[in-house]
Amino acid sequence: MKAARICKEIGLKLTPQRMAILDYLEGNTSHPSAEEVYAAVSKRFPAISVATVYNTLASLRDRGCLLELTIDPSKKRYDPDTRPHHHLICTSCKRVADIEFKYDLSVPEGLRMGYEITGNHIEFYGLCPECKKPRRSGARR
Amino acid sequence: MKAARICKEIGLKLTPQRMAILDYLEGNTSHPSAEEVYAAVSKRFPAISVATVYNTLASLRDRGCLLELTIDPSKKRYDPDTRPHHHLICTSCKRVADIEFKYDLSVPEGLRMGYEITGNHIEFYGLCPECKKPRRSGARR
DNA sequence: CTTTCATCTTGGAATCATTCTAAATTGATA
DNA sequence: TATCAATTTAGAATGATTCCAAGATGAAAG
Repeated sequence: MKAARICKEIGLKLTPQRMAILDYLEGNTSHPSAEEVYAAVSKRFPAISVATVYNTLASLRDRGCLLELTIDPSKKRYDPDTRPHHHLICTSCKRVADIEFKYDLSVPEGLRMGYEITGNHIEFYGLCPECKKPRRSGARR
Repeated sequence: MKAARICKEIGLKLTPQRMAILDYLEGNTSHPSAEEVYAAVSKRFPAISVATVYNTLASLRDRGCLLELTIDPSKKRYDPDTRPHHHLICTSCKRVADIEFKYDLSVPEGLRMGYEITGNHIEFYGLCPECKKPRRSGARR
């Protein structure tokens, strides 16, 4: 879906900053952090401020157009693919991959402790191809 | 298991501060944050510093005696129950409950992207009994 | 094509959780 | 009882994120 249309449909003003952020996000499977979105968008749009990036990401998240992942302990990661799916994080370099597979995650009535369950998400932990190789660590933080 | 024995077995010095922290953690199912551990332990041990709480939690986590949960977006939460299990968080008040149930979470070979998978954890989202009731919000942050 | 105004953007300050530091203290072993 | 690595501590430092107040600007209305 085009950036312009997304904004219009969810009632957001179409500003050049948002266009740039949405363009960067569209189809992006790197699960970037806010800082990474800022770094990437700054190249095309040098005047943009970090606050705008945070604001826009929050607006998109609030309207269900962007997933905010908590899988990385040190920062939030974003995923423009809002279809239900799961994630796999490399515990060494923090690279995140999508796991598009259906699991039966129903919780037996007796274990719900009175909660109403509204969603779920699986975090898989592992080592990416790069980090599996000894020496040459790909750790990025 | 008694605090004293835990320390000895994992090669940690037995200090009064650690005793207090381990005592508070033992059997605790509230999934406290570091700040909450500090607040609770401070009552019994007023002189303890936050740094010690963070240090001790990290030591226990590193030795596999404590799980560090990333399910709460704003802070890390800790769980002294290290048996594999999952969690359910109330998206309103952030209360966390344990879900002790086995799920088949095997990832089809073709979807592993070359990663070696070492673990998993399911985050369930929902509303706790308190927050389901209208009005009187139990939000704690 | 102007006016209008709620929505946006912005730089910088502020906040929050967490980590780091360097010095003083102290379990635990010899 | 001496010794020393492991600990504790207060406070500074860091990193991510949020807040703020003021100026700018899409877009609906006329």
